[in-house]
Amino acid sequence: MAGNVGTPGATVAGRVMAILDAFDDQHPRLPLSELARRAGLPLPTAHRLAGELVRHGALARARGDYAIGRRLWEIGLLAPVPSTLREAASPFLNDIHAATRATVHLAVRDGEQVLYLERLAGRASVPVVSTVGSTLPLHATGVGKVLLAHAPADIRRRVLAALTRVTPYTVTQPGRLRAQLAQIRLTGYATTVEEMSLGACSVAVPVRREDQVVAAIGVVVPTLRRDRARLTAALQVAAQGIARHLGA
Amino acid sequence: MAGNVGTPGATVAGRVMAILDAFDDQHPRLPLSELARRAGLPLPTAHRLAGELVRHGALARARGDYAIGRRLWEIGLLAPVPSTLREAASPFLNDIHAATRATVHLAVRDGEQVLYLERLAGRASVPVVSTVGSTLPLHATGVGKVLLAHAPADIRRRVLAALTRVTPYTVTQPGRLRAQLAQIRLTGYATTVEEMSLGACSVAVPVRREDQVVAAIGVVVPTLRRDRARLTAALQVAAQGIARHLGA
DNA sequence: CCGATTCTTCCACTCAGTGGAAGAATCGGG
DNA sequence: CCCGATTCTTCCACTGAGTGGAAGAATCGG
Repeated sequence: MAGNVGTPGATVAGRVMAILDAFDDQHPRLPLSELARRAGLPLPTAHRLAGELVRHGALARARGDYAIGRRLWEIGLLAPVPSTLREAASPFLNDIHAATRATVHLAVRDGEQVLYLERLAGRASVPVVSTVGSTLPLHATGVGKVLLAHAPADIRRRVLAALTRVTPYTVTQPGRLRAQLAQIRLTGYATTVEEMSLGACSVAVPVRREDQVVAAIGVVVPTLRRDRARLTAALQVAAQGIARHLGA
Repeated sequence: MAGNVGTPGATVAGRVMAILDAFDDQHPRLPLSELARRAGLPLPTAHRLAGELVRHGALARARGDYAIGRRLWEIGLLAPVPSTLREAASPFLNDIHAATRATVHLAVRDGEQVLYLERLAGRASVPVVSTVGSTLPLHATGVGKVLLAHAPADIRRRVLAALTRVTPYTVTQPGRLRAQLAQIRLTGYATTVEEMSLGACSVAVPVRREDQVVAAIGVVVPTLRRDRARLTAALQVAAQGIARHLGA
């Protein structure tokens, strides 16, 4: 189409996605120059495509800065996997949250990472780094360990071959983590102790559906010393409730 | 670019948005023919563009059906207005939910409709039709009345000129609603009694920031007879907490 | 006020994109 | 199992939607 394409073979759809990909948690708002730079597009191209996305509501522009628009927020909510799981889980996560006042998570495995679908923030000052839509390592989080324990063997093999340290307490010896995963499959719950953040411990359990682990739920607390059994029991009841809702 | 464009002047970005717009709550999954039909595109065009969106993760395809992909879910979460409000409000909405076990809403005005940003589902069997991301009429919902009471005069004028009946109890006389809106500005809260759904009543209050009403929060209950004052007080405390969080 | 930076518009040129047609694949009823 | 109906995939001649450097307008901040 164009007489002077800087990147032959690039498509308009690809450029549109490059624009949308320019935004992230650290950059929710971008001026035009920065948007073009991050999208890898010449200024006039970014200007024209962003303008069209604004007209469709996919982007919004206020005081010179572009941001993701309401229309994309609405479209994103239509993604079936996050919305089905969140809808089924929400009442149970609220119950756990009401009972514990702790941060509560709903997560799924995404390749070799854990993806957070829902997070109810705790009031206690426990450091929690997860945000909805973000991913964290499988081996260093409670929900992640549950999902890893029930992952296909090739996924476990790859994760166990590349264990990175997050805190001094992160388990990075493959043998030790493998033993933990076997234990998780046996007992039905996972724990972490300051492995993802200092000062934060967690318990998590699987949500099963037809012999598959489709998600994990967990809580993050300052210490597991007193409440581990109680938290585990509450999470297991909630997980069963979620599974029933999913079966409907 | 193309030799035989069916819709001269149409852009690729526009076609991409037409594909994304083809999905809605009733149609979260679509086979290719249906996607093309709903997007108003010829089959090969829809096939090619959808395939490219799948490669970018914006769409997903499973067993022949397309759906909104995880990448768009993540991008949608970056929309600042919904995420800022939801993040600020979440602890307070959780508190209200824990205390009342009722459906709790966070909403903003979107033109002449109320847009639901967050909904914590109640356990009581009270009929609630809102879903996150959806819009409902301003005049028939608690949060809607609050937002309408504090809307610009031209918005109020337009809404009051077109009041549709949702249940037999919906207020459709402009004079009567105008009086209610004045009362809401005076007392600081709105109520509905079976105006949106039979069997559902609601209370709602504004969330203010710098003399502006930026959102409304509310609860939906089976009856207001006993708890109206208590619910209103709890909502007002929560609204003030949210406003403080927004100011940070 | 002025230099720096960002944003907007222009437009010659062309190749990314077009969709009808045809055939492959799938589905479901008999 | 067969066959008609329907959906999906691929092809490709043709062209106009899209391109980005350049230039000028607008904005910003010292």
